[in-house]
Order: sequence, then C-alpha cells, then structure tokens
Amino acid sequence: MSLSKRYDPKVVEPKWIKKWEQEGTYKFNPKSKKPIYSVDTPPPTVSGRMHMGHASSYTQQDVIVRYKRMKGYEVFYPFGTDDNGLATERLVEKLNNVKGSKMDRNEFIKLCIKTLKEIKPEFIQDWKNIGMSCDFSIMYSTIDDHCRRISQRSFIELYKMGREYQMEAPTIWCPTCETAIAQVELEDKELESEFVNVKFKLEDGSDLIIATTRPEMLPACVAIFAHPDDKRYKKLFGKKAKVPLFNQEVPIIPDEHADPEKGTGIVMCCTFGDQTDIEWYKAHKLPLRIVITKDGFMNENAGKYKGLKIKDARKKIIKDLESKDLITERKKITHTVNVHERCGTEIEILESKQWFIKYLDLKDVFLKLGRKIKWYPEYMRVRYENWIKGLRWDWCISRQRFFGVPFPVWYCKKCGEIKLAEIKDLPVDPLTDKPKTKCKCGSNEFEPEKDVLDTWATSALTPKLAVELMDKSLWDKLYPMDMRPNAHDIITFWLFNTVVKSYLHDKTLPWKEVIISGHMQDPHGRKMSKSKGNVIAPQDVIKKYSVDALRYFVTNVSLGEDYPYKEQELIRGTKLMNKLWNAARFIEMHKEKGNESKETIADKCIINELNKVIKKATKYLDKNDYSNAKKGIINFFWGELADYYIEMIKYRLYGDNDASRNAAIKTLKKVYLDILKMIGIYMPFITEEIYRELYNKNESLHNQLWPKGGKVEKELEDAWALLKDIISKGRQYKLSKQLSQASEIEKAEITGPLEKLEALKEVIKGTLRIKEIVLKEGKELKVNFK
RNA sequence: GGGCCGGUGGUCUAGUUGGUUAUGACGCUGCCCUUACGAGGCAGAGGUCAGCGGUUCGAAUCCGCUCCGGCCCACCA
Repeated sequence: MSLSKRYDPKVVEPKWIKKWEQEGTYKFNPKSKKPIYSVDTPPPTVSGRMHMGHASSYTQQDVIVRYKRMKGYEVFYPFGTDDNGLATERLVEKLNNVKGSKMDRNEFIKLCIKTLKEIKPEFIQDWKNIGMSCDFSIMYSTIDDHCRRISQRSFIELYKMGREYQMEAPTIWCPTCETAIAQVELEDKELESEFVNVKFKLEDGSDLIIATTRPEMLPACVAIFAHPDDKRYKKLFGKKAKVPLFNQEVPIIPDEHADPEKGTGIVMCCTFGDQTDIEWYKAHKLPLRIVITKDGFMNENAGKYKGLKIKDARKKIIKDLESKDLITERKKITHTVNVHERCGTEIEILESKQWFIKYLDLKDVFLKLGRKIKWYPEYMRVRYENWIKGLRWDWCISRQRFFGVPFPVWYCKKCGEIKLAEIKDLPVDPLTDKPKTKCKCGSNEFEPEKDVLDTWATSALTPKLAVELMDKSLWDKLYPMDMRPNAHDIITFWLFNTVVKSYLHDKTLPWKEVIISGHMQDPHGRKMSKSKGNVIAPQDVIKKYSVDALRYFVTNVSLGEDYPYKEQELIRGTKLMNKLWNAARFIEMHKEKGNESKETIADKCIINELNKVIKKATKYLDKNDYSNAKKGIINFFWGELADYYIEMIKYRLYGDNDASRNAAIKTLKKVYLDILKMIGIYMPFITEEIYRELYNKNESLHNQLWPKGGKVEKELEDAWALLKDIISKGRQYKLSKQLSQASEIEKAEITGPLEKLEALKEVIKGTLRIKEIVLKEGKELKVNFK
C-alpha cells in the first residue's frame, strides 16, 4: 500500500469512523492507572438534526479532549441525548402530524418513545460523523430508566432536605403549550401593539385617564399606581377609582416603580398583566383576580367576555369602551414583549399550583461557587453572576406536559398528604404504579401527580447521569468532573442549574472548569434561523468539503466568540489537507540506505524550531486556547518545514551521500510525525490515514503521546533566521533574472558574521545550487550573485 | 437603565505583565511548466493599530473620555 496521488475524504472519513469504533480507540478503560480526565458532555436535545452550532461547539470541545488524551489522561468522555420535554414533544408532533394535548396521554407517550427509537440512531450518527472522540458505549438518554431513577431520586432527596415545596403562585404561563415555563425560557419579541387611554372614574365623578396596552385586563384590575413624587397624582393617593365597564373600585397607591414618563404617568395593576404586577401584588398585598384561563381564553371573572380568546376580548372591549366614549386616545406602538421561546406565544401570568426548588436564599453561595470554577473565557463568569443577582423566583420545576420524567409523588385522597415513592423502587410512574404502603392516615387511595419535571431538573444532573453508568467504585474518581463544555446561551440555566443541584446534593462543584462556546452566524454575521432561511447545514458542508475541513474552520475561533460562516476557511482547510498529504507522499518517496547518518545545520535548526512550536502549542492548549495553538502548528508546518526545510534537503535526498540523505530523511520523518500528532487533534481523519501508512499500521495516532519537545537554543534560532534570509535573497535574485528556482548560480559572495556563515555554507550552496561560494567577514549581511 | 466583548492594510485576524523594521490568511500585482504539491511555488504592493487626551525615555499594549459594532440582563402600564 502506498499513499494515493489524491486524498479522498469521502472514502477515508467513513472508514475511520467505523474502524475507531471497532478498535475501541476512544474507549474509556476503567482499569487504567492513568489519571482520569472526565468530561460532562452536553447531551444534545433531540428536536431535529445537528446544526452548525452543534458542529462547531462539539468540535471545539473534542479538540481539547483529544489533547488531554494525548497528554496521557484516561479520558472519560461519555455521550447522552436529552430527549424529553417540550422540544421533543414538538418534534414528535411534527413528524407524526399529531397534537399531544388532543391525544390520550399514554398513547402519546408511546408514540414519543417509538418515534425516538426510530430517529435516534441517525441523530447520533451526525455526532459520530464529525469525529467526536466520545466513548459512545457510555451513553444515556434523559428519558431512559437510568436517568428517570436518578432524576426522581434527586427530587426525593431534595424534598427530604426541605428544599422543595408546592405552592399556588403566580407562574409564567404559556397558553399555547399550556404549561408553566421558567423565567429563562422567555424571549423578547418586537410586536405591534396599541396604547389605549381609558377613562377611569374618580369618586368625585371626574375622569382619570390611564394608558394601557392590555384593556382586556381591565376586569383583573386591582389597584392603580403612580410615582410618590408625581405632583399630578399626589392628591389622589388613598382615594379610589372605578374601573370602566367592570365597575370595581380600586385604590390609588404610590409606588416608585410607576414611571411618570410613561403613558399618562399613572398605571393600572392587574393580577396579572406583567411581572411588575406580581411585585405590586406581593408588596401591597393586593387581592387576586384572574381573568384568563390556562388555554388562553377569558374566564367568568371577565363577565360577558367569558369564552373569548384574549386578543378577541381586547378588540371587543376596545369597541365597547369606544361606544361608551371611555377612550380618549389610541396610539399604535411597537413594544417588546415576553414570548415563550419555543412557540413565540405571548406569555401570561397565572396562579397555579407548582413545585419549586427553594434556592433564592443561596444566591451568595452560588456566586462564591462560580468564582471557584475556572472559566474559559474568564469573562463569561459575569453572565453567570448577573443572572444570579437578578434572580427573583425560586426554580419552578413542574411542567404540565406529558413526555417527561414524572414526579415520584402521589397525594392521599383522604387527607391530601404527599406520598413519596421509595428510592429503591425508582423509577416509578405514579399514573400506573401505586405506592407500596398506606398513607399515615391509613388510607390506601391515592391521586397521582400528573405533572412532569422540567427537563432542566434532569439535565442539571448530567454529571451523575454519566458517572453512574459506571461501576460504583469509579464514582469518586469521575465526579466532580474535570470539564463542562457549555454554549454561552445556556449558562443561565444548564450551567447554573447543574451548580445548584451539585451543591444541594453534595455540597460540591460539579466540575473544575467550564469551556464556553459561541454561536455560528451566517456569512453576514446574522443569527442563523429557519425563519430567515439562512441556515447552513453541517451535513452539506461535510459533503462538499470534508469533516476535517469543517473542523479546521470551527477551530479558528476562540472559545466564547460568535463568528460568521466563512466558506473561504473551508477552502483553506482543504488546501492544508492537500499540503499535508503531499508532504506525506514526498516522505514516502525517500527511503534510508544503510545505517550511517550525518546531520547538517539545517537538521539541527528544524528540530530546534519544532521544539519551539511544541512548547508554544502546549502552552496555549494548557489554557484551552486551541485556535492559537493551531495557528502556530500550521504556520510551522507550512512556513518552516514545507517552504524552507524540505527545499533545503532536496539536494541531499537526490544526491549520492547516503549518510547525509539518511539524516535528512530521519529528521524530516521525526518532525513530520510530531506535526501529525499536533494537527491530529484538529483533523483526525487525514492525519490518522497518513500515520498508519507512514509510521504505524497497528495503532491509532490518537492514542499516541503528545510530543514533548526538547530545549530551544538561541544560537540555532539565529542560525535558522540567517539561513532563511540568505535563501530568500537567492530566490529573489533568480526571480529578478526571470530564472527558474531550479537553475544554478555560478558564484555567490556573502558578507556577514563569518563564523556563522561558514556553518551554513554547505546548506546554502546545496539549496540555491551555487557552484562557487565566497564568504567574507562584515557587520551587515550582503549577498551578491553572479 | 446596568453590565460584558470587540474596533489592527480592501476583508478577517495574531499580538495587551509597555521595548528593536506589527503576525498570519483571503483578495490584489508580478514572476516560475523547480522531479511532494498549480487547491502549488517564489516575490511584491498595501497599515496615522477607531478618535481625542493622559502616564512614560518609549504605547496597538496602561489610564480617562468620545464614537462605532455585537451580546447579556433589567424594563417593556
């Protein structure tokens, strides 16, 4: 076998994906004596196919992990999928053209499981296809029994610690998805709306004009607020006003949150129109008046508007107000509203019974924990801190969905007491399983909890989901884990929630360091999104270029940075592969003869330069800075080895001095091997192909040790610079005479540091094909050719 | 409103514990059919390091202000 003239990634890449799996190249060895490096691999949400953001962030973490593996760590790099909750339900609904809420619950869950089983192998294949060096035999799915058990156990433990409670509380609610959602699942959206100035009646019969964008909330109005210093309204504090159409009397109260600049400077408070209303509701102990149903209609508190959709009620109420001359002004505006990120529906705030994890009292602890984590890049910690400082709600962990991890909870029908499952019986489904013992009150009749857990309540346990797949004796070695890769948009929930759970359960951090990845944008620097139609699929990029080229591109960027898609960089990656391949073919052409070996100064210099780049790349990679490490490695390979060294040894390779040729081949092979190892973490396919052909048939490049590199010597560095300088001048001379670089030069006269030039003489002569060379001592370097 | 990141040749970018001619890529120009590679090789042009002020013998690098982009959070009656 020898290397083909052209490298064909379409054949080579699938071949190695298969072989690595067969050979167990990336298998975690629990019996290994090496120090362990454990990674909390993000489980992608099964909600479609792998997109560019995945391809880039997973490649970035993979490069770091591959480096650690070569540094001699036993790498624990599992894989998981996050496949429950709303995102997965939506996918299943789309694929099967059904609606979960319109189906029998069990049928829907069965359909979810069936659909997942069908689509998952292909889904996971995309991750294998980008060359992820995970041990795919260590795999979890957040809906499987293993994960259900751990998630339910977490619930029970936290409940017993007094960290969980159930409460009727104002909850952010999505009327489309018909579930409570978390603060973090909200998104801003610019929407057209209308400011309506409505007449309220004061006790003396005069009008009070209040501006609102939500007149349909008038029946929910429970108070009116103005700023305490607002001269216009000061005299009204303590008085009452009558709500138009609905006629309830509400107090007028001063509060600093009322903005005199907005609308008419006086505002109605409804339970609940927005989050400020909740603050006021709590602060001023206002009565509760809910007018909206859980599926987005008006309820009986809205009187004759009952049964109308929210938006229809708004229109109807405006019409009625107008017909009674209760509107003084209508003004079109665009404003930002909170919508549910998954469906884009404007959220409502409703009172409902939910489960919460109590953690607001621990904000300071979480801030301190955040400072103990090593953040890459460091400035991302600020987002974590801002989030914690801004937290105002406990963590609502119940969702009124179907496909998720059920609460291991029943309620006694007789006394209402909560009945928890036993940990040894987990996982349970309270809808089909029954408690094993009676209630304290003696009753045997239970009502199951129908809600499911927020997916983040489960995925905040990923370190345990992965570690507990292994034998118990390993748990302490694997956890806390070494590294968590995390995209910057989910610092506030996945990362934060994992810290929360790890602290609550174990009083420890879940990992030592986190690496934060950015987003890939379209070529113009805009967000990629289906609605804009500017999505670039990694599968297509791989088809057109190759996995290695894609990996080359996405590792150009530093951690945490957003960056536009650039086709040019894929071409650049392809060119690099071409260059690597041809260098390998060049090496393959030349074989050593005999045992003698005689080095030149060029050999010593290139080894010295190699040592330099190893040192530099290692330093960068130890800081997880793969992009700068890569730049150094590639510049060395292309700019020093290919452009200079190889040209400097050709005269020896094609000459008849065996000892000199042997030394050149040996040096070239050594330098190239270390380059392969270093580039291998970025471009694992082409490097493996070359390594097996040129160096070692039976072992993987990716299980070799990272090059150590010897001492860097200043003298050799200077010699190399001088040598390159003279070679470059020779090239310029030939160019200026329009001569081929292969042509001979009759005579050269070089003035400079004589002793140093003497040492370089042979290499200069050979490389530039100079017949006669004269050296002279002088301060400045001067080169004359004839 | 609070905060974070960035602004370096036409484009993207390295370099920030201050120190000789500011890194590399793409693009551009010219030359080379050189036995690894034309998706190549060799060479060249192109920069007041966003602006202003300060610290210093010396600033892309440190400090202050301003402008411009991007992002996060809060607000969004």
